[in-house]
Amino acid sequence: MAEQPIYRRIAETVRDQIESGKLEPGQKLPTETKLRGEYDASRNTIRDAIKWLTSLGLVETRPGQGTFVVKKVDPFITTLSADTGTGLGGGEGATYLSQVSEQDRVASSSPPQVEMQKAVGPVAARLQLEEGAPVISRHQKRYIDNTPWSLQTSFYPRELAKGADRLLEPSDIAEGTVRYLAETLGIRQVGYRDWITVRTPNDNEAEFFNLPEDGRVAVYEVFRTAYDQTGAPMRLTVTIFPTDRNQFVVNDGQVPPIPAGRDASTKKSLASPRQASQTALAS
Amino acid sequence: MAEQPIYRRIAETVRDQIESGKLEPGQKLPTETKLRGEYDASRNTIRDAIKWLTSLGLVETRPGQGTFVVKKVDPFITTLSADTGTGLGGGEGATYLSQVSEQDRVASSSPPQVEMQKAVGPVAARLQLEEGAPVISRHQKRYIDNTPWSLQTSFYPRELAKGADRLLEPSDIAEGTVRYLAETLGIRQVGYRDWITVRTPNDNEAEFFNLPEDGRVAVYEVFRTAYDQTGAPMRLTVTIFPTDRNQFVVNDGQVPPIPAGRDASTKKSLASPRQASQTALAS
DNA sequence: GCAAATTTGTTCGTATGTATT
DNA sequence: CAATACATACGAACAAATTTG
Repeated sequence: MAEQPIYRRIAETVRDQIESGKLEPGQKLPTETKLRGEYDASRNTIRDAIKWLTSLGLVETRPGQGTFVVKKVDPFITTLSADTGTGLGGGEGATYLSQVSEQDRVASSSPPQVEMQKAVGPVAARLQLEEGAPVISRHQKRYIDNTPWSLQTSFYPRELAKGADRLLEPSDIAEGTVRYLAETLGIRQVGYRDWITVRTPNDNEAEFFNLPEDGRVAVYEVFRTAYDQTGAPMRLTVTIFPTDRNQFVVNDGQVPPIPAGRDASTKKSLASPRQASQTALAS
Repeated sequence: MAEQPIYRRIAETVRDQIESGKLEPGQKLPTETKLRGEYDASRNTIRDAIKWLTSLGLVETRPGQGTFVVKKVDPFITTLSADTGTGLGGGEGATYLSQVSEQDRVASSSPPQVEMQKAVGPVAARLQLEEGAPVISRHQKRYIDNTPWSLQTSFYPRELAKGADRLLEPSDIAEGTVRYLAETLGIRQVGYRDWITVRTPNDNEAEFFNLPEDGRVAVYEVFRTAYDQTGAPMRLTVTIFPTDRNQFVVNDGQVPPIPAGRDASTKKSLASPRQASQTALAS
């Protein structure tokens, strides 16, 4: 008992069983009572071991049912750099839909929820507006294969609605807001900057994405600030992606395409580096 | 007791104190015994409350000392897209160093640790080599302001060492490997693809970065595959960054520069969206 | 430099509540 | 409704890390 706590040793044993494949994803672990017998430990100690594995993201417990080895989901890959063909920003509008279908998946999304809000904090700073300046907010929930996948909110300075009033309509703008703004107001998007961070989800996000309440699974928060020909920010899009089902790709210069299709074996081994990758030993 | 568990209500109360600033970052919480008096709960219940806050990343406990409100570190921002001036890839070599000093910080790194390895899994797939093909691995530990900041390993097909033997030397290649390979072998890097994922750290990583053992703080794993003029992958660089101190930026098209300097107030509000950002309410 | 006091960590036991089958 | 399985809550004792005197 001097070496390592009992609960950690139990956790290690179970972990090995999971990583060796003896316990498969989705499979149910023995009940607490059974484990208690197996390891000759008290129930609380068994629970500590399971809690440890839970915090490592290896198992999840469901009240009344049992503890299960977590299934890893097939990640969706969003290309952030602009499409070399269309020049359109990655992960948005038509580009988004084509990226999804390229990966043999089905995308859907809620109709945009449009609100007038006051810009605060990061929103105001990024749009270079005064704190409290009015902005148009267009919010959408997105699903892939009927699973909640991302939450996206775009903010536009209120002024834009004067000449481009369809921004206020709670329905999709088929040709995309970028082209719409170019055609109506002559405001052309000439570039954008994506800012990627990771943080724990808030309550809304945890609920929508079905994430554990305790913040074990983090979310990406991607801020895309788009600039017009005058160099002024014309739009800020904030997208939330759970880290357990999303990955990003950035292309620069000439690069070969990514093999398409969910079952392309090449892609699979590229996209799922779940286990430690081949790096030199630290220390 | 029907409403919400006691330990959660206690956690909520403390959380409010933290978020309202009543408890400041770095400050010590009352001891378990004191809290036990304050909330009239058993020590185990108090501990459950603290455990909850820990898993949310709000506090950390130090044996023999107490529980403390976590200090948020000033994040470092890595630009992944190529530098518009030099055309060099973001976050590498000279570009990396200049990015660090632009943010008023001091970068240092260990001498490269060079090894011959066999390519397995993701490494083989990305370099388009057979499983087990020999590769040169160059590994470096990087620090910013003397804090461990990232772990980087580059893999090169073994063939490259034939004409470019300095790849095998355990010392920095001052002019950068990209230029070195171009000058010696005529292999020019014409583009790269970054693949960004997030996962729990392994033991080595947790130790090097001083992360809690339980995997609460995730790491980014960024795979950069660089391609030469023939379209073949010439290099794979895998970099590990803790998510609690790293953010990424991707630029596309014409975008204004990011305000420089660690104390630039604009940058601060851009880079630290710790609290929930202004998105429409979910549900 | 050491011993005592403080503080969190681990482990047991027990009882009761809640969710699911 | 009963049985099963996990969740919450209390109490108690000892161990380990750290600070204090």
